[in-house]
Amino acid sequence: MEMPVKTAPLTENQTANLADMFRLLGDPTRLRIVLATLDAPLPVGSIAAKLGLSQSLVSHHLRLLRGARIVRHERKGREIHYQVHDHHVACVIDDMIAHVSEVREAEL
Amino acid sequence: MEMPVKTAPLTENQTANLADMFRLLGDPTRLRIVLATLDAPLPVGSIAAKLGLSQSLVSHHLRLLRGARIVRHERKGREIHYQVHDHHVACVIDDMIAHVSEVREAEL
DNA sequence: TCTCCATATGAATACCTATTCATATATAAG
DNA sequence: CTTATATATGAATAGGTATTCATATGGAGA
Repeated sequence: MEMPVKTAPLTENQTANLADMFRLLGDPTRLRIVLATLDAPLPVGSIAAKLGLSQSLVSHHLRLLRGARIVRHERKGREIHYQVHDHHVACVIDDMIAHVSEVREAEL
Repeated sequence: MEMPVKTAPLTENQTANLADMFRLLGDPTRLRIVLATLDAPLPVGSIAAKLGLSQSLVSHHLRLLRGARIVRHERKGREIHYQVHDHHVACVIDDMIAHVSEVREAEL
């Protein structure tokens, strides 16, 4: 069981950036898109098809996720493949899943 | 360097709960409130004063945070002290801070 | 070049929510 | 019981944003 690190006080900008990250993961549709890119790089169209979303909507969300470096993209011929940017993002999501699970257990 | 865990597919409800958690931390004001309760339990008034927010606003946000078990409260005489609910929440925040820092470094 | 395909983008809108203001509740003290 | 203090709550509103629709961009192939 890891210990929470004593956090140094954050600047206003750092706090805003932090909130932005959480906010971007806080939309159900956007979160589903991120989760879909956890396992393997996927082209936009496949993400849309897999999740039952319009191509336009997925593209809009991917733009925001790209801007925050939550996902990154790579061209493969005509397609553009997206995947989670790095392991930090995956870790944050895993931790939150663990937290939600724990809360659920505590409710029983 | 820890490895991202292979995530089992989440149900619709689990995804929604996950998104809710992130969404709640995604508001700058609410995040500041959570950060303020990381170190020690604080009464509502002190949080408001420390952050320069109205008592009403802080109370509204604390209600949402309480409902999601992101914070918990304890009565101390007239005051009600709030603190981060558990170490999972602290860990999620720490990870996200690490991610943001890393992205920042990569931009230099 | 022209066409096809995958993705991106702009504008419009409908919904959501953060904030404020006023007021209610609850607890401690006298 | 009355007053004072700390917190909670309800209603109203202004600002933000997720989604859709239509269209643009840009690379690949003939």
